[in-house]
Amino acid sequence: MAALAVIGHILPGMARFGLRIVDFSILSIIFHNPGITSKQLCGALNLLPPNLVGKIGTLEKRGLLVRHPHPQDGRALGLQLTAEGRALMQQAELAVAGLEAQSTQALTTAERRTLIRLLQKLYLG
Amino acid sequence: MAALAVIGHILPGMARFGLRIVDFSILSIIFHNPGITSKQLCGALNLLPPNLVGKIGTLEKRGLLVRHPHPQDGRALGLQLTAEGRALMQQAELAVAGLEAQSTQALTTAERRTLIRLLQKLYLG
DNA sequence: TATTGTTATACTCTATAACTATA
DNA sequence: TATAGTTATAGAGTATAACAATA
Repeated sequence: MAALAVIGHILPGMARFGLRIVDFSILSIIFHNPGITSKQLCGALNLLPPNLVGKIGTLEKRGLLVRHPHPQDGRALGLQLTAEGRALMQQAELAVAGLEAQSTQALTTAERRTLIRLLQKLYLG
Repeated sequence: MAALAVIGHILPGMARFGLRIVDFSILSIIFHNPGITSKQLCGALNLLPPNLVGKIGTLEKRGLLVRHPHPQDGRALGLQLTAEGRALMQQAELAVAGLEAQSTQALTTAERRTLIRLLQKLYLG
């Protein structure tokens, strides 16, 4: 329920950028890992390759990213943001940071740190 | 990611009872609130009425619950578990408690309490 | 032979409109 | 008129199989 509450705050905020949360995640990972392949993206976001193709295609048509041949592996395609994509993500990441702060304003800074630490302990085993 | 990790543990455990998590939630709420209406269930689980109908129907066909006319409101139907449904839920709730303990075994008892408190603070505002 | 990316497709989940019967 | 439950259906998300190009 807590996760849904936070997502419920972030989702409409991302809609202002024409992005769903998964789109933001895709662009954010490419933003910080230029040249990453679709395979690596699927691993990072737990997406299946067939379900990533359409999303990448849509973002490419919007002019936010480009696919170009991978220098080492002819099968793969390296993904990079366009200047427009980078500009959008700079704004979007600021917006997400603000929305996260807003979603967790019921917690003190110390509580927020504790929560993140405990959640990490949970999913890291 | 933490929520997905916990769900990932509970989901296969519930599959042994032939239940998805939403089915468990439906049966659990009826178990502890006999006579509850579909409308109230939708509110509790954030489901839309058309999407509850089929689930209730399937559980009814399995002999786990029954629908009978509501004593005060002729439009509504009161939901109750059958003896078989109650027996299943007693086992399933024990299993879930065990799976939750297993999912959170990386945390101490105090940390588990703290986590729950902080998550409640988050979604209660 | 194995892997990356892709297409086609099926299945599930979620959402909206419209109907019935009761209030 | 409004509401509880239902039906039909559309859309999004998620899954598997199979193929072309490359390793």
